[in-house]
Amino acid sequence: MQEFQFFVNYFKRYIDLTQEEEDYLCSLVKVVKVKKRQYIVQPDFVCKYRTYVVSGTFRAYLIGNEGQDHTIAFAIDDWWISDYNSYIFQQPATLFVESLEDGVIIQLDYNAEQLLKETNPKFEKFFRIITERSFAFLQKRMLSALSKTAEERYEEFVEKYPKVVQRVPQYALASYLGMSTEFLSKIRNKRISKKS
Amino acid sequence: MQEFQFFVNYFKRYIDLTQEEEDYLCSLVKVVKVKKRQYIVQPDFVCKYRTYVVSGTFRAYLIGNEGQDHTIAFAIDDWWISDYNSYIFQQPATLFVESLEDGVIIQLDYNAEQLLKETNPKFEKFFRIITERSFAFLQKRMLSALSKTAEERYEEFVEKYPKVVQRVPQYALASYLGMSTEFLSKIRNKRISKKS
DNA sequence: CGCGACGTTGATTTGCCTCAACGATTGTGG
DNA sequence: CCACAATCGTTGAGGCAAATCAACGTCGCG
Repeated sequence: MQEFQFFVNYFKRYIDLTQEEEDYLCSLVKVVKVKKRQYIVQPDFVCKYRTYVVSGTFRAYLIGNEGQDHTIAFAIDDWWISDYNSYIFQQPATLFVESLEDGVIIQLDYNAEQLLKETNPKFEKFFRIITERSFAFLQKRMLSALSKTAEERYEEFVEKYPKVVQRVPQYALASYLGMSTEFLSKIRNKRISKKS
Repeated sequence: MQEFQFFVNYFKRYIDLTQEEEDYLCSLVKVVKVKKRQYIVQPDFVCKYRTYVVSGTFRAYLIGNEGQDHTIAFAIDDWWISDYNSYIFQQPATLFVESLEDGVIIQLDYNAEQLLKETNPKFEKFFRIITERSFAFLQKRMLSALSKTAEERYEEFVEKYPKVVQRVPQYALASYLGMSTEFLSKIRNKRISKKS
């Protein structure tokens, strides 16, 4: 059960937990193995879990009217991922969340999360903090989308998340950055030849 | 002090408050009058307040490298606004938050907010909920930016926020929607002639 | 009244997309 | 273990949505 170590440590970055609290938390979640190309969230079904990635690579995306997909989030080891619009409001999902390689996740049930928050303010605090941080992150991304060119957005992403770049397919990254796969390919080539 | 009524009612949408808690909350905030073109947040200064808009119109924006401004948020009556990246982490701001007309706001000091959350889990819950909702909102906006054309984004905004459209200048709306003022002007004209 | 801020309109340009064809790599069944 | 298909990435030609540039109308305000 060493998967729980990573999971619990994530909580401990923002709140203190007693041994009992740790145990209680772990008793409420479940460890799940997922294979490549498996979906952990699908449109029209309510997203029941907030999921923590122990190992693996995931991608949340939407399929647009013309059939193109738009990636809203990635997650690798030690990140969280879900369709939050579906999870928070317990409404049918609009996103797919897909596994891009074999992995292990820990899933926290919606009702269990409510229970945690109601019975112990520490958890209320924890979720407040991680939501704040997600919000701040997304706001920065929104500003990038508004103010930068495709090439600048790519450079920024490579700088910030080199590990993610290596682990996700090119088309997924392109759709995250808001450009076509062809254009991303051209940007990468230009960069390679630029590098002395 | 009827400004406090709106303010307190906002909290009561998500949490219950006793009379004492209401009074305590109100004792920690201050009511401020602002004039048109006044800045309540400026780059390089740490954003000390989370601000609730009693009445007025506000806009949070960034100035890009080439001098164009990019609007990240609007706020009118009964909304909140701040540079959250600055407020949450208590780091120097990167945004301007500007008043677009005379108005009245209620400001909650960062330290007061921490105090509220530490002493009463209800407030922890309140800020968790409003942050979740902001996050969900921003995620939808991000998906719009990724998947829709300029015209579709405008249509969507008019539908969702007709009041905001009437109260903010055109250039601000254009920069919020990620297009030039000239292009927004052309879209509007097309719409007017389309309407039977 | 006159100036500056805001919005409009048309001409031109461009960043990025679409389409199409072609390598490279991976995975799968015989 | 190989053959073949499917998936993924590359490259070039052409096109379009939206930006930029420039000039002008209009309104509110000092």
